Amino acid sequence: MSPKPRATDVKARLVEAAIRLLDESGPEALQARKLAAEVGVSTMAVYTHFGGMAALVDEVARAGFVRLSEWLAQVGETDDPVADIFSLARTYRQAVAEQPQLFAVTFGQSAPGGKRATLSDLTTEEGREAAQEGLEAFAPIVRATERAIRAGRFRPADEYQAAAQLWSALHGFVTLEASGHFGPAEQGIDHILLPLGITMAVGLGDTVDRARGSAEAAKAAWRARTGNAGQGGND
Amino acid sequence: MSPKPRATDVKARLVEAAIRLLDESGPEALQARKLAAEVGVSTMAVYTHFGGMAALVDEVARAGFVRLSEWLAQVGETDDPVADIFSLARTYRQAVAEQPQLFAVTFGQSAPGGKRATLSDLTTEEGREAAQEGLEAFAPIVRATERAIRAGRFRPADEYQAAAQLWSALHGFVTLEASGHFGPAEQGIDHILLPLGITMAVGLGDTVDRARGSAEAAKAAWRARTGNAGQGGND
DNA sequence: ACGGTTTCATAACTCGGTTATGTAACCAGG
DNA sequence: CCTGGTTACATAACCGAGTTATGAAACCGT
Repeated sequence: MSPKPRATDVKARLVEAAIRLLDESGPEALQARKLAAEVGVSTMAVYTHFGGMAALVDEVARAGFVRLSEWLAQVGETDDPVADIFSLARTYRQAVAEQPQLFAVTFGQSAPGGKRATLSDLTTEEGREAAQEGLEAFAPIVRATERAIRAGRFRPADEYQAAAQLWSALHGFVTLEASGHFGPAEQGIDHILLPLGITMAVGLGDTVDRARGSAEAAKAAWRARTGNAGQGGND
Repeated sequence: MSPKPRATDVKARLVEAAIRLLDESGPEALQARKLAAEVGVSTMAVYTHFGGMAALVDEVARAGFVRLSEWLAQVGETDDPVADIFSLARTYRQAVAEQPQLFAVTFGQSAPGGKRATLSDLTTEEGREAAQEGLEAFAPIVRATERAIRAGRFRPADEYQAAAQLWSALHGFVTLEASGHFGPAEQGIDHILLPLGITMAVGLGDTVDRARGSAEAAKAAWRARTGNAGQGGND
């Protein structure tokens, strides 16, 4: 059970190969034979290390959560918590935009052959673990929300509940956008995501003007971070 | 092209069997041999009528969308458009809760590849006309939003954009709840969905008190419709 | 060094989507 | 009514992908 950090860690390399092939070639590339060939082993490695493809895909999904956590953790905290929330939203969306296949697996939308259960599969241990790591990715949103409440930008409220609302709105936008419902990237951000963020901020207690200001501040910070003007391109 | 309403309409019966088996036994029941056996034909019927399992699954996904439209269309319009939005939200959630497997397929299959018209065109003037047909499920939300704007409950705004925000928030909540992130049904509704609705309404221009009142009105109407007190049970 | 365990290769097995082929039913037109 | 073509299937085979059976080599504690 103790995963030894060997130089030739086949287990980790299988997951890495899965994520890479997933982004390169789509979900149909998530095959035991392909992954084994990629790593240079036989398909048996999949079964000694994971017990089957399902568990390997679960591991990929978990890796997606971890990666999302890392993205969000990179968003620093400024003295404007509402702007930080906008930055987290942009980052959340950007992560999904850069690795749509990975997060499709993570969010359970798509699976190779459509064979794995996605919704209402909470009775499995893997599902619960994934949910737990979802909470970890969720933490930065909770902290920013708490700071917004403390700063008087949001009305006094349970920070988890308020953050869950923000997370729902953000996740919904990202999911629908990834499904192609909101058109080109820049359009979806400007027409839906930013107004949605302002709506949420105002609804949670902020003023329209201050919310707009924070949205602008986050946009400027984003431009500075990404380095280009338009930041519309996904890659 | 003309689908004859034959007594032995194998095509329709295959889709029906797929939806039924999907809800009963999960996604793994979506197999050509199982469906054929269920209907009492050979697997060839799948290929003469659909061309393959993928197209049949597409048909199932489309059926889910239609079913969602029917659910939402059943929500009547009252003189309180914001309460109607709350009712639509409860209904949307209820539909997914009752057939999670079906909607997992529906939401997973709405691919950008399919040129089915979606929200993408709604934020541009020219695309709206053409997109109207493909958005039947979304239409009631847009109409309620428009009425809320007209009634002065929401600030003047593009009703499609505002509705897209509401849809994002709602869809995000439903998706995350179905993934098990929000605990038991009643808890998720009271702790997240209702506050989220109030947040959105207030953010779009409503007052806190009136939004709360509309939420209560929708809750009362829901109790009356479903007939039981708690309405927490999913079935 | 040695017995047990782990890791993996080879190859066979199974299941499920798909295709090849044939046939019976239906449907023109003569 | 007969006939040729098309459609809707059944039967059975094919094939790819997950899985398993088996065995060997490497690793490991004693």
